[in-house]
Amino acid sequence: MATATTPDPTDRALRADAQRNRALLLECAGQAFAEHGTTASLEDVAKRAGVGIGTLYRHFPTRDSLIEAAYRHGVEQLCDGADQLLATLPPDDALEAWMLDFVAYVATKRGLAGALKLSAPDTHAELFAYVHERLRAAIGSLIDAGAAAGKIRGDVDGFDLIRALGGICMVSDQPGWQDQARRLVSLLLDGLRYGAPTI
Amino acid sequence: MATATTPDPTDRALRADAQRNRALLLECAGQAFAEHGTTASLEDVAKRAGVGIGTLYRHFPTRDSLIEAAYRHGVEQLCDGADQLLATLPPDDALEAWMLDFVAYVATKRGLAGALKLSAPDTHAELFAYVHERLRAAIGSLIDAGAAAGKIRGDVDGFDLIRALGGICMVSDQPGWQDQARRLVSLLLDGLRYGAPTI
DNA sequence: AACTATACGGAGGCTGCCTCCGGATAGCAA
DNA sequence: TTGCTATCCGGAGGCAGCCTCCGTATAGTT
Repeated sequence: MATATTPDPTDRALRADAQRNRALLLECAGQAFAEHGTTASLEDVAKRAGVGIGTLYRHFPTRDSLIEAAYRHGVEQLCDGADQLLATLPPDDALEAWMLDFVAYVATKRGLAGALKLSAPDTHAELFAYVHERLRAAIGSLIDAGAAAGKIRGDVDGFDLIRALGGICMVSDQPGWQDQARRLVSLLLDGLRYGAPTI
Repeated sequence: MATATTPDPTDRALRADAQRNRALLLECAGQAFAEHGTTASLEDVAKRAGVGIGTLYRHFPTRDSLIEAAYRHGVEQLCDGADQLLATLPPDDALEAWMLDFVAYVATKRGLAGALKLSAPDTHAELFAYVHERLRAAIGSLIDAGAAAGKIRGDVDGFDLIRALGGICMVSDQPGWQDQARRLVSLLLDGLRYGAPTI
């Protein structure tokens, strides 16, 4: 049968150069969107990545597909960072650092998710479910590590914390919000340390 | 002094043709944004209005300024409609009709406010305050009339109702949402009628 | 009827979008 | 290593939409 000799090309691994270019484009798209919003010039994104405009369109046929991929990529970087933090810091400090990373990420990427919802409200349910799950898993592992080490209490739901962080980010259009956010995060942290088993 | 002979031209009345064109542009921009979202072609808006592109740009120097004006204009139409409804219907029916109008408006203009917040989060505080106030006043007059006629209870805060309507509109991306919204509105209405003085 | 401040229209220059196809190259087989 | 080819790249080119600029038209006034 034809399907045996010509397997579905959609799930074939990309050639090495294609993978490289794809990753480069995602990185540069993230920068461009952070600087100019989601209307940033795609030709500029291609130029930053040192790649032809045709290459960009082959990987991401529409602006939305690039925005979505950049958003997903950013969330993945953020969540992958949790493991690295856990490997280099005491668990409660790792949690604090990650929460600050979260706030910083939302501040720069503010609007990516909003732009997607605007352009096609119901097409991205899978994406948002995925993001939700990744965030929950990342903060979950940080909380568990902290609880196992007796540094923070273990009776906290990860996604409640995410929501609290979201609230903290709401202030991110006022001047000096970074300091405010830092204070709020460390306040949250104190709340988590209080009531830890060692006390 | 110079200021006496050349008064600030910003608050001078527009010439009749300019007023006409401005109103036409707002109307057509509303349609275009409803059909194609806030990225609709401005040249198309001008064409619909039977006006040159230069005229559009003279009245609304940026896309944002046109979006903002169209949004404001739509809210004003909606709120002005409250008086007309009160003049032609019993007050409780007028309230119900207005609530349905509100839902319909949000459904078509969904995204106008969102687009403004995205492009410049903190530049539109005055606009949102104004809209808030207009809505509060409109629904307030409907509630008061209903209460005065003994048709509905008088102990309801208008903006609570607005918020409830906003919640009803959240479902507006599912198929068949209009019927659902209608049912929810009439449910709200029954709640308002219940406990009216005549019962 | 004449005058002028005000407003109009749309050509034109420019930027960004997206497609298309000739040329390059990664990966593989011999 | 060499050669082969499926895969991928680049960017020219056609087109749409953005925005400005200035010659022309007209509302309102005297």
